[in-house]
Amino acid sequence: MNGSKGSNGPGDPGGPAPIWPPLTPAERAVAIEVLTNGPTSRSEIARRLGMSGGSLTRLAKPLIDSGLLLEGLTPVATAGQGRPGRPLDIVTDPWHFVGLKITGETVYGVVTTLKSTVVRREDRKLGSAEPEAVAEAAHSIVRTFAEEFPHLAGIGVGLAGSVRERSVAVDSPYLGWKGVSFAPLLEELTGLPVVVENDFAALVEAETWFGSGRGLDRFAVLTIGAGIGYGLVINGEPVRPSDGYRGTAERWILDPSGPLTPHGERGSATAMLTVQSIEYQVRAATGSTVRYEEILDLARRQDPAASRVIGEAARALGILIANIYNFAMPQKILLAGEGVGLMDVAGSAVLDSVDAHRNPHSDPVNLETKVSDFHDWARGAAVLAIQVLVLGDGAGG
Amino acid sequence: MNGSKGSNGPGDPGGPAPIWPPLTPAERAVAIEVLTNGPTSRSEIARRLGMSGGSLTRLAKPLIDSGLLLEGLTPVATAGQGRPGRPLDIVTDPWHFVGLKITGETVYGVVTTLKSTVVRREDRKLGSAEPEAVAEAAHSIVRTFAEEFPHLAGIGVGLAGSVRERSVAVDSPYLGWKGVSFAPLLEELTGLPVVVENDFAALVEAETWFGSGRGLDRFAVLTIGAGIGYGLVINGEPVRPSDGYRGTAERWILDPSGPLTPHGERGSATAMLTVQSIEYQVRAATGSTVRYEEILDLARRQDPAASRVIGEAARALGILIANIYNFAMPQKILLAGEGVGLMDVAGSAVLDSVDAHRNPHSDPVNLETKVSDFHDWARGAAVLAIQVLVLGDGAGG
DNA sequence: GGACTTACTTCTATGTGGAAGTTAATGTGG
DNA sequence: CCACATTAACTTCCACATAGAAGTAAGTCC
Repeated sequence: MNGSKGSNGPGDPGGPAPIWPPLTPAERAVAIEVLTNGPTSRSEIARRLGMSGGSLTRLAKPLIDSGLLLEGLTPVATAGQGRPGRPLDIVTDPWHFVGLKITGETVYGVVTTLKSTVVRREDRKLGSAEPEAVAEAAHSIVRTFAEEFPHLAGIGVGLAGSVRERSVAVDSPYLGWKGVSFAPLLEELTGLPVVVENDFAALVEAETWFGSGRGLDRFAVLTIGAGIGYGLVINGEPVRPSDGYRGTAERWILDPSGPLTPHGERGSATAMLTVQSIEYQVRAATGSTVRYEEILDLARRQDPAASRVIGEAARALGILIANIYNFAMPQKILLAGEGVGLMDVAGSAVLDSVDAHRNPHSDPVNLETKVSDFHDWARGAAVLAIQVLVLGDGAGG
Repeated sequence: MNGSKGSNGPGDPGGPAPIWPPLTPAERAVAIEVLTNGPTSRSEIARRLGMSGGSLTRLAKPLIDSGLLLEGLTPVATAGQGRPGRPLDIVTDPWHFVGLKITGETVYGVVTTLKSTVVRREDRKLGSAEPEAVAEAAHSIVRTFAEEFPHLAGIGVGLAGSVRERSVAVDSPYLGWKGVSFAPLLEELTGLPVVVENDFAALVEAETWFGSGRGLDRFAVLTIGAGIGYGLVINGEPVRPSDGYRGTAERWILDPSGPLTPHGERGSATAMLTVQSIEYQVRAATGSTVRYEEILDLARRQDPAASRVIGEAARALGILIANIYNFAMPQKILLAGEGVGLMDVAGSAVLDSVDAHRNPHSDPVNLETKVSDFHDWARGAAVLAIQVLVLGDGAGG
């Protein structure tokens, strides 16, 4: 309920009120630069934003005066000679943000600072996936958070499936939702602004602002879990696929003679790489049900069936990564999700496969792996709330 | 020798002199907009460039005064009501540009206007691929052109292989060149500024400025000929692969059980799609040597061997196009080169294959096919000369 | 201590967006 | 047929943000 700050009821015109005072685009760019990159000197900010030093003096002044930025006392440690710069840092107090990841069984929640650092976690098992039941579980989490963090600025909600206007879950297969206006529902209960988004889109935004994609021109994200997610970020802007991140990978055939599983077409990324598909393949081969983590363990210990399945998956993943490099030409690929444990066991096989399908003359592969659990997805949703509340209304799509 | 305009000898500091008077970036943007899009009203230009109408009044004035732009006499035909716009057009006189495409056997040449319209063609067979012999053949073509077009502004040269600083052919396998400084050589002979570039890169630039890629955010080019070329253009800027367009496709495995040919790995794009590979496959199957165009004819008439080879190629091409769509997400793919006759014969098979490997939910395929001969490659090189001379020195690269 | 380097500030010329006004067409009602 | 509203292109003018130059500050290097 957190009534103290419940100023943004549902249906407010112009979207959630920003937590920052009204800023010009240039001022906002400076603030976001500091927010996403940590304490930075004026000259460094000017360089990154492609502005003149003079402009930064002017832009920083009102931001410091209004209490949004803070000028560091100790000069920043400089590499060489010259006058050291004075770092500017952003004031994160008093705000905190809530991120929620909704699966069919559980609502995962986190509290983060403005800089997206997770400071608290909390889950609720779901008895039912009905929107009202989910909203009540979410509300319960938020109530618990609000006791400890009275200044909650907003809530980000991530879920699988397509979402419209950061508000309506148009089609969420795992939850069985179709056209559920979840944001108003939760705003009504909590009195806080709520942003709903596809969970993968939220993770991509989080990595673009605060993670591996910071400052890159071209950046790709590939997640492996219950499904495969692929996203491309160009100049800080995610390229939104027209279908809103719906099961694209089911037709990415990586090996025409690959395994046939209940998920996706024969030899597709979905059929070869998702957690379920790998578990299915081992079950089909051995007759016994083994969980994903155990399969990785078995493969590590050279178990024949597990090794074969994991080896094929590694080769397929290499092809997939090589395709991304060949055609999207990103400067970096981030590999995330629950299913990237594969890289620990068969990382070198994956890299060999990448190299076998890439041009030998081009730059080395820049691949980053980040194992992520459901709380990381929740953090992604929190970042979306941060973006919307920091930018004001019109934060993209 | 066309000595009348031979003011830019080799080694001039600051690169070739622009043919336009010194312009501010905004003025240049306006001029280029008119150059690449044809006669356009001020308000339309403002909309496209994201500027205010007021700015366009200011920017257009000096451009018209200096004689670079011309205000149309007849108002542009407007759709609805309101005051009709006055079209601005660019003055192309008196300049012409030369584009040369160099293969191992022949130098292909074209003359174009500033708007890249081809107005003249001319070839020279090569006795030898030695740089001096090639330069002499090129010089001979330019001399012929100069008789008819006295105001040649510059020469663009396109060749396969990697090129440095738009001047030095670092490595050109078909010509057997390594580290040949061809631009100075030809500048010395002709007295004209010379821009050397990888032929594919030049074609991509041409399509970005004057062709299918105009005004698109994300645009991909795929060429099929003696080799496979792939390029991605983002916001009008080609993404330059770190290897400078060297045989990337030899490891793009489209069908692991595909044919093995002398070119590229088994089932690779090179092995399945290039003109040579298709000719090789038919030769291997039938024992007789048949040329590419005849193979297409045979396939059209249901000849078994030709149909099989072309059918497999069509399926492979569909996979390749689907990959590009899936991972680079361009708004349009342009298919060009000598080997796109495949689309005439097996276009529907290609499209079926594309659809089979793409997400059924996403936007329909936006594919454009443009059969191109060597003169089209020469035109691409001419566009590069236009770009460099229009932008002045620092035109990328 | 002086040369040097880099960060930051101050000042000014300039390019830009936006508001308000003008012009040239179409559409509408008497 | 003519007055008047409407629409959209274009012009004029002003407030203002920006780049760039010049100056000052705060360190390192020799």
